[in-house]
Amino acid sequence: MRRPTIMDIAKAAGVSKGAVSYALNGRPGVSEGTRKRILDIASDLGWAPSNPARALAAGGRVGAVGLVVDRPSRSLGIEPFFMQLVSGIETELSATGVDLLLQVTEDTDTELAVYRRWASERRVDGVVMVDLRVDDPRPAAVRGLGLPAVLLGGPGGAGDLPCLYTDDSSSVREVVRYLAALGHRHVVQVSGPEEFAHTVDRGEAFREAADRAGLAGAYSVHSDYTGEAGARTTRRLLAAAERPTALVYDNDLMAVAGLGVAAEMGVDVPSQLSIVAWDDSALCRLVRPSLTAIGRDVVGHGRQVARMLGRVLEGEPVASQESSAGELHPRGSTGPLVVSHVSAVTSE
Amino acid sequence: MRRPTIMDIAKAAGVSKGAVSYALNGRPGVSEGTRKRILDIASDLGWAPSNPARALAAGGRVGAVGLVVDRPSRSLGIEPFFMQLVSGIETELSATGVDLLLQVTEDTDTELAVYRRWASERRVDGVVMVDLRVDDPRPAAVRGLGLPAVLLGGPGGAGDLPCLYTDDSSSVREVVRYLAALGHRHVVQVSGPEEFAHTVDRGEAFREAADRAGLAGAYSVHSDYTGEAGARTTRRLLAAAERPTALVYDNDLMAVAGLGVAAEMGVDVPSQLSIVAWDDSALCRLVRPSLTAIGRDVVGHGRQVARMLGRVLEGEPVASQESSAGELHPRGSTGPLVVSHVSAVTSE
DNA sequence: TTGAAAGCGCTACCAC
DNA sequence: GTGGTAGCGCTTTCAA
Repeated sequence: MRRPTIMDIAKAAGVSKGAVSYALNGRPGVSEGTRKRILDIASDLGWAPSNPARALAAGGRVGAVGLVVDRPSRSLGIEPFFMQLVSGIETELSATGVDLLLQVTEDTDTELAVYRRWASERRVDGVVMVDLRVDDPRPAAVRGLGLPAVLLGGPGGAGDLPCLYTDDSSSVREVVRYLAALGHRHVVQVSGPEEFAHTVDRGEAFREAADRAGLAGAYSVHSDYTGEAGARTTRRLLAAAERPTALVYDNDLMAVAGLGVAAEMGVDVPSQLSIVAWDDSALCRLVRPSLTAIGRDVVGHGRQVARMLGRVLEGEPVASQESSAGELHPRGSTGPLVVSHVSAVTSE
Repeated sequence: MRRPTIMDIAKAAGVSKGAVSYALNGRPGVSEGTRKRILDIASDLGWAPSNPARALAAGGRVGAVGLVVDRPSRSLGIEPFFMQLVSGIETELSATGVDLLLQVTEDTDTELAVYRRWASERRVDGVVMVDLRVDDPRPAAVRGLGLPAVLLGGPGGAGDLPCLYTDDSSSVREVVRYLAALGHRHVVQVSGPEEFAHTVDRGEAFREAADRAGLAGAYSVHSDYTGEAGARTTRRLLAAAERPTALVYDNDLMAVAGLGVAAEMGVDVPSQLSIVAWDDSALCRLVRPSLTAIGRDVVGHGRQVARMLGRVLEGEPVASQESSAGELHPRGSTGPLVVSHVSAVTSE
């Protein structure tokens, strides 16, 4: 039992292939009567368009977009960000019957190779890119490949790619002011790898905000988003002579790790140490104390970026858009600084 | 500048399209000399096969497989399992230039609709299925669609699908014996939704093992894998008159939530309560105390299941395979039961 | 409004 | 070995 083709429908309806194609695609060229008849027959036959055939025919789309995730696989599994993003992107795509190709890579070169393959083999109509880096070669590369793309991030360094970006600096300022108001002077930012553009942005915003708030003991250290590195970094910071009283992490994973290290070292949170996480996820609400975090609507961002890509594929001019800044959700991990450093009474 | 086609190569080489096709696909029909010449020209021209064309031509593959993930989106984002699985599947697929289509759905009906669409529109060559349920309609559905598939789970209830399955009962027994040896009598299993086949399996294995170990106060309660539900369930259990002394969770997310609830209720882990998580992920090592967990090689499972699907697509007969059982990683969340229920000295 | 026919890029079959 | 050629299922142009 072969899959029915438009030819089968044409025969059954006693019309030509062309007429069927017009009817099925809702475009002018057939009368309403014939259209309805054709549609009925198509549904009777259980017809569905062959995607390869559609893609092959003059200028057809392949009906798929790609997303490459380039992060160390250790942190990937646990990083809530991506699945949420994927979920959002798909919500939007599924409405138009477009599929999502997901690829996980180890480094930027491999990522570029994937784009090259997708473009040359005509696997996707366009891609969504994330995690813009300093001197990122990808905007130029996809441009060179003629591969339509939108970027979640930027807009600096994105070339002429349409971006969906957030102004993190206002969130950073909010956090710094909040911590300063709680009495913290010695605030340290545990940021992501310095090659990420948003890390650089947040770092600058942090220094600026700290200066403005008069926090002399504020500085940033780089880590790599994984729990292990977050733990290591935290251990070093808490073992220093001048122990920070507040830590701001660039993602929730490192923050959770930091919380664990604080517990392990007998540093009470929040009385001796306040912790702020960047990405807010269920994780932040699960641990104790729950983590104060800056939340973004990742699913919403996924939806919006998918919508932008959709418009790019339609050939419409798409301008970069700024999305709302992350919101601070104060929870149990932040509190007023307790001046005297009484060592915690551990329960033994 | 058009993409080069085999016709361009044929002209440049002064041969026919057919010859080029043979040469490019490494099959007999051309002499070694011409083959080499054709290959060189193809690479000079930067030729790459058009996937839609390949798929459309007689019996061609579309070179993509699908994975549908059907879980509440709240837990999804944070559930390390899937990204690891995806990562493993892709490692294997990328070697053969096959892409992965990922779709997140809300319920089984939507999942079935996705398979139907993928099959009828020829979007994928086959699918990987996970999370087998009791009376799962999917094996029969994909069979009816003629959609090649392999299942991670089963083999009971999988019909004639090739499965990659684990015998969880031995792991369950190991955990129960371990907890019993630590002096625990009142052990409760916080399992996933009862519609999942592996939940049923583990539940039975748990009861059996508990009986054999003489644990009178052992029983199971159902939860739904999300952190929220895990927390709620734990709260209820710890508030009961007969408080359990050990909890075994069906995934790491609920276990972390349970750990948080214990802290919140002043129940010390592990002196008053031992906690075991099922899926071992970085998360288990991040929290304090770190979680004793049963770890599986999820990435490895992904690779293997992808390999099995590959063989199915080759038309080879593929038998179900049993993968190694999960291993127990004892960490800080489990310990000997401290008999007297001294309420914890909280650090205040 | 309708029908016929020409590709899209590739594979596979046929004769040569 | 090799070179023509007929599709795969669809879209689209061009006549009728």
